[in-house]
Amino acid sequence: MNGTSAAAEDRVFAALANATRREVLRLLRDGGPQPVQALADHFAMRRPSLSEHLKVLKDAGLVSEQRSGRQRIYRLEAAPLAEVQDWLHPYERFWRDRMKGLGALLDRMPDDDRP
Amino acid sequence: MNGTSAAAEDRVFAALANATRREVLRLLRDGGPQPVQALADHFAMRRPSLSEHLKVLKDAGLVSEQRSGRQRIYRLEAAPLAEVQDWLHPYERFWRDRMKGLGALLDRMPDDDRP
DNA sequence: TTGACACGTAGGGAAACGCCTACCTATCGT
DNA sequence: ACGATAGGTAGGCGTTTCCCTACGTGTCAA
Repeated sequence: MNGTSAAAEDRVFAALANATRREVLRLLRDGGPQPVQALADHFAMRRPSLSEHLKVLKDAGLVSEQRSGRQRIYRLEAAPLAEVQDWLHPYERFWRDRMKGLGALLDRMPDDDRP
Repeated sequence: MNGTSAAAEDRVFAALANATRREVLRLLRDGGPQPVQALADHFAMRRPSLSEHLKVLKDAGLVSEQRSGRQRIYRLEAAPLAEVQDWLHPYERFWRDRMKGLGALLDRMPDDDRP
């Protein structure tokens, strides 16, 4: 039923846990598909390290690579981010309700009796 | 302007990177505020380990604790998740547009000329 | 007050992470 | 064919993560 395996979900969240990788996603979002060196120019880090980050992002499905001559063009793949948004949805009422002042009530309702 | 410091954003994403911690959030969301032992019952893990996970979640602002006698009641705090949703927003068009078949066009447009 | 209970903290160890310096392959230009 | 360029891979190394087993602290009940 659910298109996201637990392992895939884990890879996505783990990929997003690193600030460099989030910045790579932003660069691809704002700058469009780019080769590795163009991305690496934005970081105080050697290129091989960035390559490893790109591998993590690729394994999470967050970027794809397309070979063009001797360069690899990396492109943002946002589908896994849509699944992160889906993951967030059940929590949404918790920050909306709290805004309306119902939060405390709704929080305490399911907490009836437990052994 | 931005209420989220980079360090705070990092703590939130890092906290979400672990499956146990995500499950804790789900338990608090579906079961309401709970003491530590009630949460620990759901995991194949010693209670002190779960305490450490709760500390990570608390440092990220994702849960709060309230003392009640000798137990600590943990409660979901969803505000940081709202900021994750805000973080996702600029990516949203990338999965929406792709659905409509415009993705490839929009991807390539910003990628004009770079040295 | 004495024990039991709920929980956090300390400290340790295996594994993963994130960076580095070589080094290798593949492609382009001359 | 040759050097230069783009980028992945290997291996090392310090740090962090995540689990564990003690142990310490505060609270309740008898």
